[in-house]
Amino acid sequence: MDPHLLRTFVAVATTGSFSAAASELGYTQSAVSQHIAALEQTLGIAVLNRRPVTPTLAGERLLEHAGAILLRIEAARADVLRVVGEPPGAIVFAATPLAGAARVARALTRLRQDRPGLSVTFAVADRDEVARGVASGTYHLGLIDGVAAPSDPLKLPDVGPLRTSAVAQEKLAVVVPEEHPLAARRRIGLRALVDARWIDAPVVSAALDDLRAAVETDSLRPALTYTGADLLTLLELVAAGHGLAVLPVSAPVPAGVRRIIVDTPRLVHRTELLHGHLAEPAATALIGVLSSTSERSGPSGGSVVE
Amino acid sequence: MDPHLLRTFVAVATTGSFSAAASELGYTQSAVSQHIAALEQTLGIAVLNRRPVTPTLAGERLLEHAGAILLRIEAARADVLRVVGEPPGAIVFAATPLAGAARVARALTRLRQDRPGLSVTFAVADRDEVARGVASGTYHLGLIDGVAAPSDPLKLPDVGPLRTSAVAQEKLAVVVPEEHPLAARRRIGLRALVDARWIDAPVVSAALDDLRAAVETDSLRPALTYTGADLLTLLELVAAGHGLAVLPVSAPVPAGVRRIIVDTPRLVHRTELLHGHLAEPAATALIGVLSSTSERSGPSGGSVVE
DNA sequence: TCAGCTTACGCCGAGCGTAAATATG
DNA sequence: CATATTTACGCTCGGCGTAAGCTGA
Repeated sequence: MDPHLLRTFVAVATTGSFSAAASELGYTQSAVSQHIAALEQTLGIAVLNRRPVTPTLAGERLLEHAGAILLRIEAARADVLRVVGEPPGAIVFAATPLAGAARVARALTRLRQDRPGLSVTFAVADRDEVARGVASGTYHLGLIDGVAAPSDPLKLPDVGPLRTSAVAQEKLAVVVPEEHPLAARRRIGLRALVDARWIDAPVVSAALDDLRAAVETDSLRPALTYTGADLLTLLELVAAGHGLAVLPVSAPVPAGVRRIIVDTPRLVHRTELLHGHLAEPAATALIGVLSSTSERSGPSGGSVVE
Repeated sequence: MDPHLLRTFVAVATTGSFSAAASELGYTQSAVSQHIAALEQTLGIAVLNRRPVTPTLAGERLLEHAGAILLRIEAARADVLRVVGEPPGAIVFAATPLAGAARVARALTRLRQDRPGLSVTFAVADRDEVARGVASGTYHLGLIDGVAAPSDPLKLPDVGPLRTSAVAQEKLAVVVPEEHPLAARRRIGLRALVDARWIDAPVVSAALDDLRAAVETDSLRPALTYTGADLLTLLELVAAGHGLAVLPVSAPVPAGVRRIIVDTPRLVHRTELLHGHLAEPAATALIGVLSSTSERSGPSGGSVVE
């Protein structure tokens, strides 16, 4: 279970070819073959079928672990190296689409005033990607969003210990096309909508899975799934009547769709800041700026915006 | 970041000595020294202070990761080997003290009827220990308990993917000495007790941390902490007036203490069964027996006992 | 037949132990 | 000065590449 062997195994399993994995990793085909042979020998069980190259049952189980293990090792290295704390001239930043580009923009403005020379890179990615990136040191800071019970932390993928701090909590809103029969309503409970047509857009809206867990129902079946990262596209799909979606109330809503506040209790949109154990000075400053963007309320911080 | 080096590092850091770690691992002192040197060289930072041997700041960070990584690797191996599925003549079983020895006893009786030759080992451990043991294959099955919101899964240590299934949910009770002013009450809210004297016994009662999270208060300060695994000792401490504790209502209560049902909503005692991805036939049978011990109710299974 | 994985074999370096050197309290 | 870690050094074995062998579509 040498990490090198695991890395090779992952490469072979994902490419479906020993030779492709070899060139990807900078090995010869022979070395890759030996790696897999060694892995199978120590485990005492075959992990790959040959011709065509596919994972065996055992290999599928191993594949599920291997990525996590390699990531965990990367995260450990990044975490240890953070204590050296070289002050970066640049800061790399990632956020999920709904985590509030507006909030980030405001924070960066404040940060620029304090540290004029600082170069900032800003990336958008989905929640897992942000968490993985922050853990492994690719990003210095991450901003993620999701649906949870008030003051409950968001569920993160198993990526090792990360510091999180709540940045904001706000109510949820259902977005509906303006000709929708309910469009005139100001508030509604989610349970009243379990049989509506839904768009599942886990990247740019509340994932239906999260809503389902909160409503404790097995329905909320998606009529359409949108995996893209563009909020405007989702809103156009809603306007065109393809289904409803749930967003934080602060999300911008263009013409053609209406926003109905969700008054299901114990269900809020939450934004959290993710960072490593010891953040660099610039990051620390940014944490301060982001956190102070909204007033604190309650023991776990963050404000509730309606 | 070779796992061998990590293992050596953990041994040195925990024993506080190169030579002790060497004999523990079956290496020479020299090899251990070389391991640590290699680790520090690849990381580019010292992880141990010498004379006395203590982890540096970076070493403390590494230590936090190293155990988890090694455990994760063990868990992966165990998980892969489970697909071979040799039918064990013996089954090894672990449970937390409050997870219901009575329930286990009943299940084992049923199991014995089906499989007379089966040898069963039963161990008691705390929650983390059970989770770690099941993940790494030491135990085939684990039964854990804890406090959570109804139908919320228990929080597990980061130990890799484990299958869990709810076995039971029941209400909580505060146990108080019989001369306590509130002893005659049948029900009480936790908030009314935030300023009481508490005993924090995370192994054999609801951990105060869990209660605090649910009550959303920073108080509930422990007057006494009991880390032992013996429920009777805890109850004697309660009877002697050292403080209150929260238990599931089904816990046996001897003379000298009274039980007051906690009617704080959204707070239940939950018992879950833990097992690996593919359980062996015997384990599968036991899962069935344990799960059918109580009727199912609600989408996530398990019954609510008052 | 041939593309692609496996096996044979030789070389180099990693890693261990023995033993001498060194540092600390 | 005693105890404990580091360094020197030689040996063995693991792991990689080259090249030949094998096998299924």
